[in-house]
Amino acid sequence: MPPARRTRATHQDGSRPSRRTTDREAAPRSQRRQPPRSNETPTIHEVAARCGVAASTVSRAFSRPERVSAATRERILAVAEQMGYRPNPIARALPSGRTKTLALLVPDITNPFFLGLIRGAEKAAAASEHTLVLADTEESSETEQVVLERLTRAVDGFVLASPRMSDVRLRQAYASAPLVVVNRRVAPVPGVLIDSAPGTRAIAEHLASLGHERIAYLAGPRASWSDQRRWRALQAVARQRGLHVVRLGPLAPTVDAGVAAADALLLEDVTAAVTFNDLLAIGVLRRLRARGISVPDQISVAGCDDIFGADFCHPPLTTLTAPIEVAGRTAVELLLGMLRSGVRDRVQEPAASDGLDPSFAGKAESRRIVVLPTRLTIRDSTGAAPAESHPQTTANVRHTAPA
Amino acid sequence: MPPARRTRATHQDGSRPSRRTTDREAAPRSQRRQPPRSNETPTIHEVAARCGVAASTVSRAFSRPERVSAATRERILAVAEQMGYRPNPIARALPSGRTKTLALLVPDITNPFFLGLIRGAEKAAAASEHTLVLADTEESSETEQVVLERLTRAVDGFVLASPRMSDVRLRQAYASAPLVVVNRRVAPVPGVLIDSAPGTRAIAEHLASLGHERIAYLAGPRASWSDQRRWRALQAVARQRGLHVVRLGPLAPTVDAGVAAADALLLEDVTAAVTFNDLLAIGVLRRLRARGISVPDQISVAGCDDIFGADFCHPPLTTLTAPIEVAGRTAVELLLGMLRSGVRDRVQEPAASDGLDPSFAGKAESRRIVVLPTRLTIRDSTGAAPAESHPQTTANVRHTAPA
DNA sequence: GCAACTATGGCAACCGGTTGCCAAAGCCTG
DNA sequence: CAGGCTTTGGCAACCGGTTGCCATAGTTGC
Repeated sequence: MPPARRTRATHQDGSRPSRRTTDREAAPRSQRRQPPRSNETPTIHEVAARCGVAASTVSRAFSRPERVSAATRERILAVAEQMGYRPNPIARALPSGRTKTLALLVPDITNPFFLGLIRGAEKAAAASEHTLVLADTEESSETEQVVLERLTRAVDGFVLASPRMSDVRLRQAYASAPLVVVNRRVAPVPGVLIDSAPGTRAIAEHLASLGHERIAYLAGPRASWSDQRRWRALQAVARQRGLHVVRLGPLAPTVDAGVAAADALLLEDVTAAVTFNDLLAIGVLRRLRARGISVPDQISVAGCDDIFGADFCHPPLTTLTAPIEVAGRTAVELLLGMLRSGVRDRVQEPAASDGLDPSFAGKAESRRIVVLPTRLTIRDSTGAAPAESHPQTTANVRHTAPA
Repeated sequence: MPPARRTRATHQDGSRPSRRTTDREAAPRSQRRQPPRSNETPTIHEVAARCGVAASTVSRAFSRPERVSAATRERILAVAEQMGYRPNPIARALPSGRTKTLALLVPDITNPFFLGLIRGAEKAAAASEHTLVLADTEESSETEQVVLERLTRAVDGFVLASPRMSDVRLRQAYASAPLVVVNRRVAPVPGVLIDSAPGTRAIAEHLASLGHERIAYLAGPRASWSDQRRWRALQAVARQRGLHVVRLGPLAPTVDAGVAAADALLLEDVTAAVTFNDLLAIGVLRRLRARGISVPDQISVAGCDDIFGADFCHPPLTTLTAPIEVAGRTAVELLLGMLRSGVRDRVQEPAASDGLDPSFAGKAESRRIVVLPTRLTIRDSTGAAPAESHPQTTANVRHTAPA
């Protein structure tokens, strides 16, 4: 790509011609700067020149006003304003190492669940004057790795939403960059958990009280922490109440997968289905409708998350309402907290002459894991279990409308 | 915020003690660098030291391999790999001015329409190894302004989705940063337009052919270019076919606004409603359902955009399917094209000694505006106009189910 | 009236790469 | 074997800010 290079060259030399000196007898190191270029936004040096002060003074007028006399400061600020000076964020980031940027990695932007997360994270980031970088990792741990690497040092920290990478890798990542995780629990890594276990239990009891005894669980991605939690919670209630639960999957957490899974669901001898998330539930609903099977009369369906759309699909979906947006916000706040306190307790080697106050670590520890509750939202997709019993129902159903 | 400052100081001096020299008899300018710090990721200088070459050689081994002999290059690459060297993107961005980052500004992340846009933009950015920064401007032209300013020079260019700022401001913005716009047409600013005018005409004709003669348009935000296009298209068909159209609004493009507008809609003597977007339509649907009014038997509703959810709401929504994701992708590609060609034809003053090839301008001009078509997707929310005539219908409707 | 102290501003190193230019070394050619 | 050309690598300036340290001027105290 020689042209690109060329551009760069132009930038440094072409557009500021004759600034360079041949150095063996170099010009005195002062007054090397050129007069302001036209056009482009001015630098601190140009402002300084116009004011007859040193660049450092201009810098201080902005970042440490008390170090500059009132008169000088006023003058500098006025001139800067008038010249339209804006500090260059890149240049500022270089010495400090802080970019005021955070990255949010999601497995699939398509999924409205993550939309809520993005929204919350963006709000929180904006509120503290940070910029949010968004990356889709395509449900792949490799992509997560690549993105993480590409963005390290370009952002101050990461929020990993439902990461798919292994625990080991996650710990490694945590060792090399400030990072919080959403919906994943891995030893020292701070995170936000939407705990759907109690909610899942509530769903199961809701169904049980409606007379359902045989329930299917449509499982999500194998690597999902939430999926495991939900399945376990379901099993626990089943044991306790003498229900029969079967697990179908793992499935991709998408509408299409739900559509496809609905047929498999009908082969099972169940009267209700609980799905890993709302997308699956919506897919199931759609397919059941297409096959002429009535929800909730013939079968009940409950989702999870309460995403956009769950309340206006048909029938409106009984689901577990998750504080998704809050989770996004909380994750960012947690991350910012870590950055502020400067504590990244993942001490590797104590870094000899490093003057970090170790007492901090304990305090910051307190809120390293935030657990957010869910609540059951009952709508119209769940109802009393069909009157007649076992294989009967599904056999009927199966032959009502073959496709 | 003295602590923050302190951190920074630590970074420069504390952690690399005694590097500084008091300068009046300065140490010889060479061998000023310190031995590698532990822990942190190594810099190019550390790699160079380990290899016994100059930093510049290491730099070239990466960015201009042909400038370094094969033997040296291999050695450097090996050592760098082994030390875990990663170029610092910030440092790289400083001289070049290029950050490989693009910003996408949307008026409201909440709106699933923009979700599609985000998705497309993210894909395209990732495909060309760029990072995407996301900002919500909260439907406010001031926020747009602020964000634009904050991000200038931190990103290489902007995609402004449905910007709310005035034409004048938009041109100014275009003069100071590479920028493309979505769904807005302002003289020299390149952009992607989803042209819903023909589609809106198609909707109107669809409704006309179903016997509808009186149609309401639920308008979107005043500053929306698309809104104007749609309203004009509707009026045009109305004139042509002798239909009667009324305009309600402007309304916020949200479900809630649709819910609220439904009641106003029922006061009008119409048999069909066309809404600015699907969110409004979904809101209307919901309210009509709550009031026991049957769609499409008593009134037909058509939306616009075909967002996530439009196909599984109840009844499934007749709408204008817009290539939203394509729009996002195209916008980013357009922007990248501008950046690559280096042409920003918004010549202000010809910049005297600036060696830009002016012949480029003409060529890049060719695809400065991309127009994307929409198509009508007929689902179940539109149907034949109710049999009996004018005020009759709505009068009936209005008193069926008071709330 | 002189020493000690403070407020203010400048100098230059530094963040971590990139690149123009130069020089030394290697390679031919005649 | 001398002179010219090509490779290869180093030097140092540069991107645009930030900040430790020093110098100077001004202030205060005794």
